[in-house]
Amino acid sequence: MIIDSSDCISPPFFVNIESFIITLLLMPELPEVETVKQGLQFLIKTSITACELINSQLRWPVDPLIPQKITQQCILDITRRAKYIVIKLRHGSLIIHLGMTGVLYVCQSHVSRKKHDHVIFTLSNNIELRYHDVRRFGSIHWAPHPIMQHRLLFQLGPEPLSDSFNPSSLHATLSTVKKSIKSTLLDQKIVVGIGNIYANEILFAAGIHPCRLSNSLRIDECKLLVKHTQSILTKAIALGGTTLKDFLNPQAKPGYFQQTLHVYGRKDQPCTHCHTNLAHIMHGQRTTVFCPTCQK
DNA sequence: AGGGCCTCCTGAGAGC
DNA sequence: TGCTCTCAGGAGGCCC
Repeated sequence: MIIDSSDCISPPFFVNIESFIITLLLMPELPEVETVKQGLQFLIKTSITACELINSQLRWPVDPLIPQKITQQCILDITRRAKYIVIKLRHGSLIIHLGMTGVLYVCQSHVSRKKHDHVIFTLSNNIELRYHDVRRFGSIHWAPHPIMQHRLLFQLGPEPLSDSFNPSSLHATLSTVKKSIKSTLLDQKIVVGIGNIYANEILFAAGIHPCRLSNSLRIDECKLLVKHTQSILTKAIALGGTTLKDFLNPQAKPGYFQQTLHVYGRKDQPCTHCHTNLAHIMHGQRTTVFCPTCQK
């Protein structure tokens, strides 16, 4: 099903909703959430005139009072913290996590609703912001100011692209952690925004074996981790995230990830560097792919 | 206290 | 062709 682009508001979103949904079967990580946030900036200063909960059974039940709380409020700002999109209103904020398959898309009100559209925010100018999520791993919360005190945001670690994420602080943090570095990179209390795909790629780029205990990493290895974390995420953001780039190209041309993934999704295939077959193991029910030769 | 496993969910793809 | 099973993963919560 193709939504006529004349129905849709502002690129880069919403040209072909079918493609958007399919490509977002890759989970949104920090670059994708950042790209969504940037794409929604044009909604700032618009008002929410209504909110409909079609299916409030997301990862957590959506507060049934949210429609009442947000209606007639103006969107003051749209920001990101970790993988959360924060829509700031006058008397509080909406905190939205896209989970694995969550999508925020904007269209005109008359556009027919899709299966798995769970929450509809009607805005002024006859447009709607819709939360669409096939697997319903995402969540939507209401938080009064100051929102950083909210339980979901309170314990989060540093943003990976900020100055607070640096080799010395990372080394100090890791020295207290006994679990594997792969699990640690996924721990949002250590550093935010990294999911399974980027964790695999970062460890490969840094030449660090995913099973290494976090507290065994030397300062020079922490420097490599910080360097490659920042370069990979920065590159992904510059390219518009993984899946949104794909979305702009419904002709199924490979997007950022298909072009640049070195290990994720390539188990048993040759290493792009040394040609050794890539190995894979499970870490907490998540697939970890690595090169047994390049990663020590 | 810290680490690791379980759980929620749906659709794609493989196997029969 | 159609049914069944497996797999994918974010992150809170529970168990050891």
